[in-house]
Formats: sequence, structure tokens, C-alpha cells
Amino acid sequence: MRRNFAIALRSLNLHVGQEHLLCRLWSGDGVTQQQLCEHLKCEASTVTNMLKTLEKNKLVYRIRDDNDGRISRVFLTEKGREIKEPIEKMWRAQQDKLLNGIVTEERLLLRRILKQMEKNLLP
Amino acid sequence: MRRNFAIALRSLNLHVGQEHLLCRLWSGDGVTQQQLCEHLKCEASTVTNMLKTLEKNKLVYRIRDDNDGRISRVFLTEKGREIKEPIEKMWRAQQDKLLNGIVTEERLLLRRILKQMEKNLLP
DNA sequence: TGATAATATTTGGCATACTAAATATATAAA
DNA sequence: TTTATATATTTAGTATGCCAAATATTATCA
Repeated sequence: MRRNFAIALRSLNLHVGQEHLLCRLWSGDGVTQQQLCEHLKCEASTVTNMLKTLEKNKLVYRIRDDNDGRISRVFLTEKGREIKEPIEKMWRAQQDKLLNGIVTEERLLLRRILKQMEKNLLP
Repeated sequence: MRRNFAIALRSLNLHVGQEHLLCRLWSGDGVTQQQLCEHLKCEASTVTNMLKTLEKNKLVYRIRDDNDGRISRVFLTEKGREIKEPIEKMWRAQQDKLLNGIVTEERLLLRRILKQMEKNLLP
């Protein structure tokens, strides 16, 4: 999945993983980095590095919180907003390709099994 | 899975992914790097870097092929061989944890669905 | 108030993983 | 035999992702 999607993302000049972070911002700007790393389930330092790259590519920008100087809030640029549609199109295409030949019943069971596995592994 | 297993592997001073390469060697030494990257489904440069680390940690060593100087063949050290059992124990533990609460019927269907997905994605 | 603890982010260092380009060796073709 | 092509590995550069330690800011408690 990852490898496949990485190839598609290259046409948008993105690295795999970044689209996940952007997705969180599409459903609401001004999030803290702490919230981002909870959502992405990765370390704070990883978020810092990803944001550094995204900021360099003018997809996001950061503003320090007025009330709490430790917090930095992340916002989408116009470019970051515009990239939403093409990525969602890629997601749909990837999903269709992945699930080809798997009927609805199986998809539902698969979902249940994966949820169980998640529960089994997470602390 | 990856994250979980990474934590377990740390007790053996290994990084996640390395155990997969070692596994290939346990079922047969003296493999070329080309064969390794086909088996791991990753790029040749990745194999080079992984082997560099594994060699530094005295788990493997490389010998240039006599008949074809381009080829380097990879072998396990004693240490690399000894690490097999503890890793297989970790695999079994991880599997049991992952599949807890999923009955045999479901496991079989899951397997079939995943195989289908692999076929859908691979070129 | 002033020292201490908690929280948020950053930095440095390392590993997997990729691409693109370089290097070395072997094979094929003129 | 020399040139061109193919194959195997390496190097350089970049990104995600981790850990551990550093830094900055806020909250707490004596």
C-alpha cells in the first residue's frame, strides 16, 4: 500500500505519510503538534521533521499560541488546501484497486478482524 | 505490528526489518545481495545499508564471488545463527497476541483476502 | 515569591527506504 | 580486440520514524 501510494504521490511532489498529516488539517486547521502526533500515532520529533518539510514546500505554516508559548499551531496554506481533491481522488483509486474482487461481506469481516487486531496490539 | 515488534527486537539489539533479512539467511547462506533485495522486496541500496549495519554488529559477513567479481555473497556468523531461536520465539508470541480472539475460519478468510490484495497491488 | 515539576517542541544521532548517479565487472557485438 | 551494453553493488542525498537529551515555557507547591 505504502510503496504503491508513494509512487502516486510523487506526481504531487509529496512523500508518503505527509498526506495523512494534511488530511488531519483538512478537517480542521490550527491544531497543535501534540494533537498531530496523537492522530498520526508517531513521535513528536517525527511531526517536527515532517512539518519542517511541509513548511519548506509551502503547504503549511505555524504560529505560536499567544496564551501558551510552548504550543505551536499548524495551518494550511492555499496550496495545502488545493491539494486535497487530487489526493482524495488517489485514495479512492487506491482503494478500488486494493479491494478489487473482494465482496461486501468479506470487506465487513475484514474490517472487524483488523479492528480486533488493532485492539490486540495497542497498549 | 512493526512498531510492536521493534520494541521486542530492541532487547536483541536489532532494528525492525533486519530480522527479515536474517530469516532469509537462516534458510540458506551465501545468497547474493540481488537475491536478498528480491526477497525483501526493497531496493539494492537498502540492502547495502542494512548489510553494512549487520556486518558492523558481527551478525553477517560478505565474500566476493570468485567467478563474478560483481557479486558479493552474504553469510551468517555464529552470532547471526544463534539469534535465530529468540527471534522465532518473538514471532510466535507476536502472532499469538495479534490473532487473539480470531477463530480459525476467520483466519483462513483473512489469509485469502490478503493474498487477493497482494495480487491486486503488485505489478 | 522562588524553586521544582510538568508540558511542548527541537536537536542530534541512527536505521530503514527511496531515487539518481557513480563505480566495477562481465558479456555481446562490430 | 575494442567498444558498447548489461548487471551488481555502492555512494550521495532526502524523508519518515525512532530514542534520548536539550530547550523553552507554563503550572505547582512550599
